[in-house]
Amino acid sequence: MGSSGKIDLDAGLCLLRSEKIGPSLCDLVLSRFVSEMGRPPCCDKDGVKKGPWTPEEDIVLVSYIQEHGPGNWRAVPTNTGLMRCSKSCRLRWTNYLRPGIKRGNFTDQEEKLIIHLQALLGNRWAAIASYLPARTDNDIKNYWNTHLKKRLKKLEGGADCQKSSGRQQSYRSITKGQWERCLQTDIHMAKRALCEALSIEERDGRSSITRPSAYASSAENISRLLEGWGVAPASSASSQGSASTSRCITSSLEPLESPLGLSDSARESSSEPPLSLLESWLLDVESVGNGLESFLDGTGDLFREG
DNA sequence: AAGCCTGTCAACCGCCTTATC
DNA sequence: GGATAAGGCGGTTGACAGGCT
Repeated sequence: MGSSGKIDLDAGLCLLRSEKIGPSLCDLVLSRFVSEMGRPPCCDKDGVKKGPWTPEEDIVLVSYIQEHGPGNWRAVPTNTGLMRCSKSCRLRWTNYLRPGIKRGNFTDQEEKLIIHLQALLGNRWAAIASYLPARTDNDIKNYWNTHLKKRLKKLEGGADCQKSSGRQQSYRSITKGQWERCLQTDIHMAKRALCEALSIEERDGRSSITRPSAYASSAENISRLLEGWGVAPASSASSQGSASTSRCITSSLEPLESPLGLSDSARESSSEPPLSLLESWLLDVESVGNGLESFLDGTGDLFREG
């Protein structure tokens, strides 16, 4: 769904706003759409709606998740009356509706991270996305396929044309032995960084596995989404009510504790976010050897040109 | 102005992994 | 241990918008 979809969603929200929806938003909205949408779908091919999500469907899904939390996707179409398969609901939530998603242009820092991580991890977009908590794997994949891959190709082409160009040459000439040493260094650095991150969390009195506050903050974001339609912000009861599912919510809302040790809000609130060891490692061109350093420098130059 | 081309991105598909019985 | 269901992931597609000729 493009920008028109966003406008439609806004229009839908305005419409709902004008109807002065009371505190029991979920009941009202769900009952309305369930009654309109007929029998609950299964995941059979027949009767399952495909294509772009409508604002109404988004509202139903967000309302449902606000109340029940994400997870148990199989039950979502049944309980909401959405004529969508469970996968579609999950995808819509994780890629678009989930709170905390940052949309729009990627920053230079993000670009470098993606390039660096792609070089290290390959096309493991979910893993890469875990280092950029505000971005979805789909977004990163799309960005890679539409922007970065092209630029890197261009870079390769440039390297072919200019065989004497030292930087690309050095990347290409990296030997297997050098690469393995780099890799070992990377693994070592990653381990250290992970230990550092874990020790920081312990000092903060937080578990690295469960974060009860995760859904609370997410619920706040959802309530922000719902804000203005006369809905009370996600109540503490709602947050508490979801406590039993906090583990599941934690894992699906914030797939991984950011290994960078920075929350989005922390990143956004500080104009000059401090780099953790791991983040430094990811951005530190030294750590991956001169070859990649040159490579990244080259791409950086390219980006500046582009 | 109209048609074509290209870029972008949301969504789907199919496969794989994990969990449960 | 095998079967089945559910969730997760990566590749791909298709619709749409904007630019170009």
